[in-house]
Amino acid sequence: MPETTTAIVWFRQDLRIADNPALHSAAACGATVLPVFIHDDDEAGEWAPGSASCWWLRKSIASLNDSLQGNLRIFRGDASDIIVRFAREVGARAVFWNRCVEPWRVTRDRSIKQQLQQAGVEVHTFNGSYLYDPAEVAKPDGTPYRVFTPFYRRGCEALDPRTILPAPADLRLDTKSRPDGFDEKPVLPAFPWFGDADQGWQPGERGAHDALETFLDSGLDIYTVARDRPDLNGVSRLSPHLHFGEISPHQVRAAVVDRAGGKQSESVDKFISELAWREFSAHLLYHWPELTNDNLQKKFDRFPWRDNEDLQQAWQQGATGYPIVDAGMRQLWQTGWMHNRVRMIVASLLVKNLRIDWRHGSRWFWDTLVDADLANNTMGWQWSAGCGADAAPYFRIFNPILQGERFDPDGRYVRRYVPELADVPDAAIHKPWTLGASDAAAGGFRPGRDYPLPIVDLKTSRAEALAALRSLPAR
DNA sequence: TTTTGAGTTGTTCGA
DNA sequence: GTCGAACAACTCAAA
Repeated sequence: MPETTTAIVWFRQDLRIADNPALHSAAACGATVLPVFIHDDDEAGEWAPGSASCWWLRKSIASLNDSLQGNLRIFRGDASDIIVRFAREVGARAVFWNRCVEPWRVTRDRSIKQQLQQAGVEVHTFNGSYLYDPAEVAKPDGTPYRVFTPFYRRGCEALDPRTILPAPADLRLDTKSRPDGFDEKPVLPAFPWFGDADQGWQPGERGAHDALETFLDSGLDIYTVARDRPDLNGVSRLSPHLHFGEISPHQVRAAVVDRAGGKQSESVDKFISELAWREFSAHLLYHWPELTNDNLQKKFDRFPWRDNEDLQQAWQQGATGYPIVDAGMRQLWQTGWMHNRVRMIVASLLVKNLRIDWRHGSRWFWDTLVDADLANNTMGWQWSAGCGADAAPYFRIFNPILQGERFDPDGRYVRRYVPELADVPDAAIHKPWTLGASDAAAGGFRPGRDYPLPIVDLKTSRAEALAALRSLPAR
């Protein structure tokens, strides 16, 4: 391209400078780079980002704008309209972006690409968010995988991940083009429900790399065991950073492998397979875009879900009477995040014991998680409900008492988020309703008054769930 | 081509 | 206390 050409780089879920294929290629072709972000919520329909995501996004955008010396053009509105109009106004030669997997974006981006090309503008798109392109991994017969292990072993490990790209050294930014007539208002969270500072979150590329370093230093070695312990710092907490693309999975994997120094390590293998689960989710959503709302296994269309507002609300508010569940739901509400082990426990209670439709659960998580990711969230809920790909055996129903005792043995996690149980002795921390009158009187704690009694009986609800699952037709 | 065995995260029951 | 069996049906890959 000649000296004077301008290339638009459209940032979406790749809010980073380093290892960003779209940005890298735009810079490499010698064009002046015009970075753009569009708040395009209106096009997302029912999957517009929730409050927690908006909170994170605003901070991440600010961080990216800093990295671009304040040159990020931030618009609000219909992306199809804005990108095409903007490209024409600034006389852009090309538009670069990294692809996403949300169905509404896939459809929309395809149409934008067409419009741009018709207007004589080049379009260059890249896989920036996944180790492997979700569209490219396939079984030998060309069809997509539905089981994780072969997807991972055959589909992914057979491919080479691309090389990591440095931040463009010679990035020439367009500092002038600021056309009128565009809405530049940022999107504010509909409901700003948690404090900024106290959760230790640091949205943005810098924060992502800090989180990775912290994990490499103090979490990786013990990952195999500690990853299941919500009372310990055993997980990376990289999920929101990965979702918004503040760091790429390539960077994360390379750093982890590098830290292991070539040594065989169970923890490293385990962690990388977790990254592969993220890949699997994207693969599934890409190939089955209806998955956000429809059961992958059609026989579940006839599952006898129950509608019960009161039970659903008790679950949302962390008032089920099962301490590990309530701690998780309150952690979610207070911090915008929940430990993975606890996500499975709360999901199991909702879909199996309360027998409430998984879509109510995925919807709540969508609105409250800072790492809300359409692919991961959908896959996780379908997996928990047993209606998804490579589903859990139908009889795998978590017992929140056993899970609590196994993974939060001292009740430290429970006490942190359910403070009214602070003085309950360890032996009863996961089943406070068993406290007798004398035990309870000792701490002044009374089950049913200071903390809810269980809203559902585990034994009978489990039996009912098993019966309901058995009643489903074979296909 | 057909058959066989394994598949992220569990619980309960009875010996 | 521990231990093994049972709790489906389907997908995928290897034999």
